[in-house]
Formats: sequence, C-alpha cells, structure tokens
Amino acid sequence: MNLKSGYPTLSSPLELSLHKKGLRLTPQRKKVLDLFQRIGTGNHLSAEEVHGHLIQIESKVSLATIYRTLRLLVRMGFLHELELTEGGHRFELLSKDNPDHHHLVCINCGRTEEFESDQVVLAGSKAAESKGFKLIESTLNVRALCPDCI
Amino acid sequence: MNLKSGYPTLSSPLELSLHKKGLRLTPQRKKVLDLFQRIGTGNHLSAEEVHGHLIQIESKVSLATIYRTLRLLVRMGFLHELELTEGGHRFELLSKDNPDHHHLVCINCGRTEEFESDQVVLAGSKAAESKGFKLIESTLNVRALCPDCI
DNA sequence: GTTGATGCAAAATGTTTGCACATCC
DNA sequence: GGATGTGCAAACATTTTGCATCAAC
Repeated sequence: MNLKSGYPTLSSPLELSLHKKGLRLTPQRKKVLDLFQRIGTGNHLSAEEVHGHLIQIESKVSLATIYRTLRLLVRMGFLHELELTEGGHRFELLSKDNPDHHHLVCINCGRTEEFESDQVVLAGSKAAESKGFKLIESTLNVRALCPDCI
Repeated sequence: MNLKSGYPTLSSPLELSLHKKGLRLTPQRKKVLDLFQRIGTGNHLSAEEVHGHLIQIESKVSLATIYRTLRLLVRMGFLHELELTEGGHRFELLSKDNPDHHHLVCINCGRTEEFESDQVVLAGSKAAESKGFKLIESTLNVRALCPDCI
C-alpha cells in the first residue's frame, strides 16, 4: 500500500507502539503479528508453531527471535498468553472484537472453545477489590471432555 | 495389617486408595502427602519445593520420585494441580474443607489469595453444557497487583 | 553512525524415562 | 517371590542468554 509517490506511508499500530518506546519495526516482528492477524482471533499458537508457519511460508526466522518477539507483543498488548495445555504456552491475537474471554478445553484431545461471561469478569474484579489488589486480567479455564471424547 | 492382638491398624485414606488399585504405600508417598497435610490448605508447592522440604526435614527422596508421586496423588484426588505462575506447576492439598476455589495472584511478587465464587462455578458449567462438554473442573485465575506492588 | 535486533549455539529450566536395585505385600 | 517403587543419570522439551554480526533509524 502507498507504494508510489504522493501517499504518506501509514504507520501501523505496531510501528507506532514500537517507536513510542524507541524500539524498531523489523520484518520479523511484522511477520509474527501478521501471522496472528491472518489466522484471526480464536487461534492459539505455540512458539514452535509460529516458527513453523513463518519458516514454511517464507523467510528464515530463528526460534529465539520468535520467543523474544512473542514476549514483546504480549508486553505491548497485541497478543495474549494462554496456559491451557501442558507443554508450552500458547498465544492468541488480542483485539477490540476479541474482549476478555474464557476457554473450555478438552483434556483428552485438546479441542478448545471460547466463551464470554460477564459474571466471571465481575467475580474476578470483586475478588481483587476485596483484597486490595489491582486487577489486570482474569481468565476462567474450564477443563472438560468434548462430545467426541466422552 | 492387624499385626497385634486387639487394636486393628487404621488404614489411611491414602493406603486404602492405593491398595484398591494394587499400588503400594511407600514411605515416600506417605511423606509427600504428610507434608501437604502439615502445611495445610492454601499452600502451593512446586515439585522442587516439596523435594527441598523433605530433604531438609529428613530423608533422601529423589526428585524423580517427587514428580511421580505428585502426579499419582493428583490422579488419586489427594492433590490439585495449579498453573498459576510461570516456571513450573504447583500443587495444593484437596479436601472437603477446601472446595472449588480460585486464585488471585500478584504478578509482581507472586503473593496468592484464594476466594470462592458460585457464579464462576456456574458460568463454567453452563459453558460446558452449552457446547456439549462434560465438565471436569473450572478455575478462575485472576492476575493482579497486590497492595504492596501497586 | 549508533543503538537496538537477529541468529546461532550453548546453557538453563522443568520434567520424564530406562534400568538396575530395593522394597512392599 | 514377584510385582511395584525408587534412585540415579541421562534424555527431553521448552525457553533463555551471550556474543558477534546485521540492520533500522
């Protein structure tokens, strides 16, 4: 976009956030966030999977950079880190269309469904308030068996 | 058992559960569960910490056995496994006085408070039901900053 | 040109496993 | 006595780090 003369280069939210902190927009960082935006909300990828996708589709990115980038994107609020499964954390895109939501995970096959619940959010904030804590986020993980695994 | 005349040896719940499955009551298993019962409900220990406690207090137990025992005790319903922190899971005693409860964790210092909420339990079971899943357990993790870390 | 970022390989964690020996029943 | 459990050390999986080189600004 805006490749030719005349049009100013639009700064992406990522670029803006990075520059605000004196950090740089690198192809690797852009590609990782792009990947999450391409696969959309509700997909949970591990670091290894992100690496695999990027390698396959094109460029060589090192796994170390993936880890560094994922942590960065979480810190900057672009991604959300999940701890649903054993063996490695997973990440998902965070956006306005994708507010606080919770996960229903099949402990047998790993199938994951998402759902929202105002009561849960409310219960979390009341708990935090009553103990004098400042709420950051609350997530409900429901471990269950999916229809196929019952 | 019932070695001497008169008084029958009381079998512990642990021993009963083990024998029911053809498994054995070993000093290591007893000591791990004893430790959790001694420190009581609401304390969350990592495998490494359990190992440390047992080494200190007395006997040599190997870390491998701790891992095996913790998994066993979870499978048998004596302990509950938590995934509150980065870097290793933690375990806590499970008992009647200690029903489904949730955790409020300070992401800075790790301080943990517990709380209960019927609404949360309800929201989890409704979510499972609506997708045709069979509920196993639901846990709300609230990430926050404690008063000292704000 | 400067500072921050990447890639590589090595190290650090946390956890599991194979196998010989010990021990519970 | 025979199956089960333990300890040890080695294997594994995931994540982090030191350092030389590279690239964004």
